[in-house]
Amino acid sequence: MKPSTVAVQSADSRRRRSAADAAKESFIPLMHTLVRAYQAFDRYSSTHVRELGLTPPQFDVIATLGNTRGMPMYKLGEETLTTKGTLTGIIDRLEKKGLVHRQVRSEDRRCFNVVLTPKGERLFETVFPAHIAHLKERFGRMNGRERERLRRDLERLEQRFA
Amino acid sequence: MKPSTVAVQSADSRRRRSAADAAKESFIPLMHTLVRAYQAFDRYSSTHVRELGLTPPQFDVIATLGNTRGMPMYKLGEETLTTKGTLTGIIDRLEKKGLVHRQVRSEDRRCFNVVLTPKGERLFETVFPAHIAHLKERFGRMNGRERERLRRDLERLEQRFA
DNA sequence: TTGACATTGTTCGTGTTAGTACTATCATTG
DNA sequence: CAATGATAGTACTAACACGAACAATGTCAA
Repeated sequence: MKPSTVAVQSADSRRRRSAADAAKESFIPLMHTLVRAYQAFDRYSSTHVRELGLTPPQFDVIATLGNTRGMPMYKLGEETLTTKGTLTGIIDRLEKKGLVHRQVRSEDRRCFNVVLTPKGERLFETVFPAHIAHLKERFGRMNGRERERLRRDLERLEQRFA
Repeated sequence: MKPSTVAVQSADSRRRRSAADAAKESFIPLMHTLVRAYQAFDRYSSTHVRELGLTPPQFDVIATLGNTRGMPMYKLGEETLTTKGTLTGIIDRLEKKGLVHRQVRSEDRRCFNVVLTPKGERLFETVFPAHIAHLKERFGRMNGRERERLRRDLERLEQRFA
């Protein structure tokens, strides 16, 4: 589940080699740090999820379906940012584990609702709070002002690429 | 190359539903924004890389090898943050495309240097600057102070998870 | 009503990922 | 020198990612 660095590291090292560039004036160190911060977070999070017996995409689906009456594939894909082709396989595997169920609806025979089975519900109720608590361990008592400033800055950064 | 959201979105929406929580006091909006910002950047970057005819990990390797005399697999793995098992396949495909070459060394017969072929060099020289320019389009004229502040904040965030 | 068009989900091909087990080689130490 | 352990790379598996092609179904206009 490693996210691609897309040569951020490499770009950075090339940059360092080029005496013509003042690194601080470049956007590359920022890119580099963004990637690193995300990777560190992602690794911390997904390691824990796997210890709970789910892959990260599977956890995403379980967490998204928790406390809902289910939803069709296309909506699940939007929520978890997963393409439909990929989602088919994820749901297949979750269904094989007995955690979700494809519930046919007669209104629109093109689609169906994906819902948690009772077993899936029980898993959600243990695994979801556990994971939030695990994340809170590291985020806990982060300075509120810094947190909000970082959030705003990241939001602006996102908008540059949206 | 989609990074996992690890239920950040879902966690956020659950949070919104819970009237007991003041969202601003939670770390979840920050997580959410970190993931979104990274994803937006990643999507922007990797779409362009694919248009250039390479997958993101392949671009990483080409960019890392550019302007070097080559390096062994283990070092290439460190630079691109790719595990060795994964790297074997990436190098296999790049070798099949005639872009890199496994250069045997006699000093240590356990390893060899991965080097760019002339064709790989030529590709590097067109593709790398093009990609940097593409990224610069969005990062360009970002306020220097904001950029450095964001970088520092992200660096601290990374250290929480390292 | 019917024909053009859009939507939903699956299938398929290629590529990436982590993890584990395995081989070959080097390095160290008794 | 030989046993032991470390290191470099490959082989294999299961899961995921994306895009394109596809079938089934729904929608809407002529």
